[in-house]
Amino acid sequence: MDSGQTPTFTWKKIGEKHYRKIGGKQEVKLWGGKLFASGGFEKKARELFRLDDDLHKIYATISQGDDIMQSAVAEYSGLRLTKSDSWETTVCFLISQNNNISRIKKIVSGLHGEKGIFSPQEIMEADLSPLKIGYREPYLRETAQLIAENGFSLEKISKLGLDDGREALMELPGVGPKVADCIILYGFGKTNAFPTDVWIKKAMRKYYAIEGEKKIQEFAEEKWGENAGFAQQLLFCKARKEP
DNA sequence: CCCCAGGCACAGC
DNA sequence: GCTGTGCATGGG
Repeated sequence: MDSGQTPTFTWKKIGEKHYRKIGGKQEVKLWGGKLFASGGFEKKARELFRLDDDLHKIYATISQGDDIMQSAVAEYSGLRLTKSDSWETTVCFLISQNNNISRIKKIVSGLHGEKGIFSPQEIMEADLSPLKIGYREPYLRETAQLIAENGFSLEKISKLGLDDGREALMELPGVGPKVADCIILYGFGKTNAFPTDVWIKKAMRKYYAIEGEKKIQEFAEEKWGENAGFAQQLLFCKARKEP
């Protein structure tokens, strides 16, 4: 829940318990490593936390002959990918650029109403100035408008492959390669995406002696393929914890 | 005062 | 195509 994926920004944490609403009043809770979904939301919860992933198999595959990945798997056992709503994820990672996680949390929290995160229509109409979103505010507003007025369809992205989906998402203002990859991975569940941010760049340089966004992408695709997103999440946590 | 944070748009080669 | 720069805001 604190791994920097969408739920880090869209779930409330009180003490050791994590909460969120799904479909208005209903709540899903998570604590002590257990997930409780109220009636009718079990399926949604399974989807959110990707409970059908065979983590042992995936981790065994990506850590084969790789000491770095082996240590990361051992250190972060239980770390899994999540699959959140694509609009929610788009908002989170539009805000995330050139920003730090605690401030992203504050801003995204302010973008929530009674029913959850503001819809594109609500973003268009809201006074966002108190949230101090900075230069990203016009990105968010223009993206919301494109989607609300049907100039852009997030649904269509789910039918595209990684490269086409990436290219399509980058038509949105404020969405570049990194943000697009986060949306594709955490919002559409395409696990071959490998979002490359400052932490991943550090990790790739330190552990694999690879530099440059293009080379990093090629390396990840070749080495981890469909499981690149899992490897990315492990490396992100590792790099952020021990810089 | 400085640098940095889950980068991007834009200009200038 | 690649490289440099400005950008709102807050924290260290």
